[in-house]
Amino acid sequence: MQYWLLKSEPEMFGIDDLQRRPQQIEHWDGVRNYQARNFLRDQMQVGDLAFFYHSNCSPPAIVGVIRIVRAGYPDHTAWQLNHEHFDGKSTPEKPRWFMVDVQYVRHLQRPIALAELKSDPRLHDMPLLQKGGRLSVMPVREEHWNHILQMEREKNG
DNA sequence: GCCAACGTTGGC
DNA sequence: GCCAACGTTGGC
Repeated sequence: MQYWLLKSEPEMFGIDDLQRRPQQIEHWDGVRNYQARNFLRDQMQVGDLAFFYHSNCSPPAIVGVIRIVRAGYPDHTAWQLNHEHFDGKSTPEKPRWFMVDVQYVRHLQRPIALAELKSDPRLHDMPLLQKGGRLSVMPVREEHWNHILQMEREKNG
């Protein structure tokens, strides 16, 4: 069982959108970075949990918990000609990009903003907070996961 | 293989 | 809107 952090821009697809999907399940498509692809394709397992992170918004924050309900499989949006994530180098015969299916679990009781994560010394070595931590899919160590859930409970508002 | 140009991410 | 920090592309 591993933990993850998945980024999405809430204006494109936020946690509320996931909550409204049928069975609260959606495929996590559009990842077009090889390192992130490798995590999706090779490491994510059904039952893994992930933080849903809202990026490119104000404030950027962890807003909820989601669960992996289908392991990596080819991202078919890559070969849909008019799709915004189209990539001609990926084909059904030789898929280049992969995705997983995720299911809504819950919102955090309060969003935990990037600034708060940065201010906590116990989280300093999270990949999210490193220079150049732009990956949209990254692993979260168990102690970081637990500590963030602890932060959720400690303050209110 | 090198590296300059270019495109993207994403915080601020 | 700005721009730092990437990653990718393609000429050589």
